[in-house]
Amino acid sequence: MSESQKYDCLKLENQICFPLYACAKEIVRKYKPFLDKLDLTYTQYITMLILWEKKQSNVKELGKKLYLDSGTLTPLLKKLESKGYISRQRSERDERNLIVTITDDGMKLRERALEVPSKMEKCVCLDKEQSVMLYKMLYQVLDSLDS
Amino acid sequence: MSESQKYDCLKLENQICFPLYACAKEIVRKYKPFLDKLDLTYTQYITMLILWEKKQSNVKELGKKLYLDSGTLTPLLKKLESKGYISRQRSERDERNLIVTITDDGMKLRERALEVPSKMEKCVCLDKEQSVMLYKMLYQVLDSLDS
DNA sequence: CATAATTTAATTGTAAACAATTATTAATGC
DNA sequence: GCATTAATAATTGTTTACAATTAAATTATG
Repeated sequence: MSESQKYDCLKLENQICFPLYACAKEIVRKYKPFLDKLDLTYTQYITMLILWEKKQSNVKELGKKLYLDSGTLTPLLKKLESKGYISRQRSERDERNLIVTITDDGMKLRERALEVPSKMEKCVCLDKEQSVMLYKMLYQVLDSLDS
Repeated sequence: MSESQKYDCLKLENQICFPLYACAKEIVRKYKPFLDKLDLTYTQYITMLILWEKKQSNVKELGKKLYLDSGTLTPLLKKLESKGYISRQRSERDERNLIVTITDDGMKLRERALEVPSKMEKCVCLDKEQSVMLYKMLYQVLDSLDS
């Protein structure tokens, strides 16, 4: 085998992970101007997505849904609390649990966030069929990584 | 329109970006045990991928290929230099340019890195056809984001 | 019941990531 | 030739991310 062939697997262009990594990063960057208007970062935004639906959660549940650990979530939630979008209090039933509850101000933000997904869709040029396929494959990979 | 429908676009499960973001993060995490053996982080690894092929580059070129800016690369390259895998020196022809050159120790690492891609393939359960499709779609998105 | 094991968040330390700014060098226009 | 503009890295400040550890509360076990 020639030298070039031997090392082909180490070429950046032959990596499936790299475009995934770069794509994720670039999309998060695209979000920035839209999220700046809401005074949210991307990670804060996806945390709010859950809370807009559920109103209440805790660190463990948020971590499971968002694939984040307490080292990331603890400071992030303190930040959201300081912005007045959520409140943090210990569960009375089990003091280990930190209950995260969305505030009225947090709920108000939802209305303004409505435009974000459509604005972002315009940046990501994929037709409906492709989106569905990409979505399925990504969750398939995510599931296979879990096990 | 019912309240639930109005806000459907803000559900985490309806976001295409989220699985992308989570997937990228989890894959990078999967790399860790393999890259630990090489004393590399993921970002350092993809930088080395380029240098194993090209032997020499500069901050601007690396940044373009890796979608990273000097704020990320400068400390990263200093780190790689301190590990002895690369050398950093200014171009004589144009003092603004920082020339990054792989060292002998850096090249030696390539041999040990050969096993990484195959090890990773086993973690990411996608057949050949799916990989190709995913690859194409990701680069399509990446291209559409550039413009 | 008392101790051990488990669960849950928080903390600590390191690296990544980027926006905005700064410093230096090179190229361009007049 | 000199001033202006552009290009290139580096720096600064904030947030993200995670591994490893710690602290506290709860549950399980002998």
